Amino acid sequence: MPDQPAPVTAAKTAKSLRTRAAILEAAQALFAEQGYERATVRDIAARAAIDPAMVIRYFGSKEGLFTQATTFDLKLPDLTTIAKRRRGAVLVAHFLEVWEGPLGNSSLVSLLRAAASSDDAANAIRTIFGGQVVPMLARVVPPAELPVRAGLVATQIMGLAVTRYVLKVPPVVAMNREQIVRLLGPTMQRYVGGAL
Amino acid sequence: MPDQPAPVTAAKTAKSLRTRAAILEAAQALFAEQGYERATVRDIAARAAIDPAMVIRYFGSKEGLFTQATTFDLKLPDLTTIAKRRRGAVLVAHFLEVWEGPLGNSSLVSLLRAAASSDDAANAIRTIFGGQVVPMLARVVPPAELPVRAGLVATQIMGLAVTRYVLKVPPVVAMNREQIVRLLGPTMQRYVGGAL
DNA sequence: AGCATAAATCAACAATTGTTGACTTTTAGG
DNA sequence: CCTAAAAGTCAACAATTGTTGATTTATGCT
Repeated sequence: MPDQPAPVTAAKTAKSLRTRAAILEAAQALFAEQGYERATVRDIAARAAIDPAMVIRYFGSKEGLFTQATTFDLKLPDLTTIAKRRRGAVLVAHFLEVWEGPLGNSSLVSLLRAAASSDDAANAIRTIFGGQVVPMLARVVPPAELPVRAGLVATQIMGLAVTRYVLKVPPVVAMNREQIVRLLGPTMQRYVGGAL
Repeated sequence: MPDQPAPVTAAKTAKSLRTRAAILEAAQALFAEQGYERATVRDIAARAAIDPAMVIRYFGSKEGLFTQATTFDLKLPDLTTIAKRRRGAVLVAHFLEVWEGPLGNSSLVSLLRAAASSDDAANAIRTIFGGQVVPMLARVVPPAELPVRAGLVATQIMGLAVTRYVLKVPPVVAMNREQIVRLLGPTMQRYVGGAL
C-alpha cells in the first residue's frame, strides 16, 4: 500500500521524465518572464500542456518547483589562468554568456525577478555569490580586499542584468555583447584587480 | 445628488488629509519592503490603522495607489556647476542621498521591486531615466555619446541599488556612504565623462 | 495478452485577493 | 443646536490562488 503523498522523488517511466522536464522548462521561462508571484501554477501547467495537479505531484509545491527551477552553476572561469589585463573583459563576457547563452539558462533572471519580493530568492542569490563568485575572486585578490571587491563586482554585474533583462533600459538593451564587454570591461578590471 | 463612485479626487476635511497621507506612507513602506504583489491592500490598511475600503475610496484601486505612491523627483544636480573631476563622486553621493535620505523617500526601491514583475513599474523607471537622468547628462556629454553613457550610469546606479537594498549582498550593505562614494565614484566618473 | 503500478485527469476545496455597497459615525457651517 | 455631507466601518461579493483526493487512462513487465 503505497501511501506517500510526498512529491514524486524519482521518475519511474521514460515519458514521465519528459513531462517533468517540460514543467521545469515552462517554469523557468515563466518565472523569468513574470517573477514568482505572477507566474501561476496554472499558467506553468498550461505552457507545459499538462494538468496543474502534475506540478504539485512532481515538485510538491510551487516553492519546491521554484527552488528546482532556479538552481544552476555559473561555471566561472579560473582567473589564475587568464592574463591579468584581460580578467575584467573575460568576466563580463562570461556573465553575458551565462545569461544569454545558447543553453537559454535564464534562471538567474528568474531569481533576480523573484528576489524582488521573496527573501528566499534573495538569499539564493547571496548564496550563489558567496559560493561561486567570492571563491573565484579569492584566488586572485588579497583576502583583506576580498569582500569589498566581490561586492563591487556584484554591483556592476547585477546592475547590467537588471537594466538589460528586467528594466530593459533602451540603450543597455541596444548594446551588443562586444560593446558591453568593451565598455564594462575596464570597470570590472578595476574591481577585480585595479587600484581602489 | 453626488453619485460619483470614482476615487475621492480632493480631500475635504483636515483629518482626511492625515489618513490619506497615512495610507500613502504605509503603501510606500510596504511596497518597498515586499513589492507590488505581496503588499496587500489589507496589510497597507492595517499599517495605516484604517479600513481596507478606505484605500480604494481614496485611490480608486491598488494600482492607483501604487502609481501615486511611487511618483517622485530625483532632484538631480546641474552637473555644469560642478567641477569636472568631482562629477562622478557627486552623482553617487546624490543617489545615496535620494535612497537613504532623511525624507525616507524609498519609492525608488518600491519601483525597483515592483518592476521585477510589472511592466508598468519597469516602464515608470524607464521614464524616470529618460526624463531626469538623460536630460541631466545631456548638458555635459556630446549628443552622440549620450545614450551609451546614460545606459552605463544606469547599470552602475541600479546595480548599487539592487545589491544594497534588494538583494542585500553583505559586503555592499556593510559599506558606509563615504566608502561607496570613494569606490564607485571613479566608475561613475568614467561613465559621465571619462574615456570610453 | 493481462495485470499491477505509475501517470494523468477532473472537479472541488479552503484561503486569500481586490473591490463594492449599505450602513453608521463624525464633522463643519448656518 | 441641527442637519447635510463627508469620513469611516462592516460584512459580503466574485475571482483567483495553491493544493488535494478520487477516478480514469496509459505504461511496462512477465
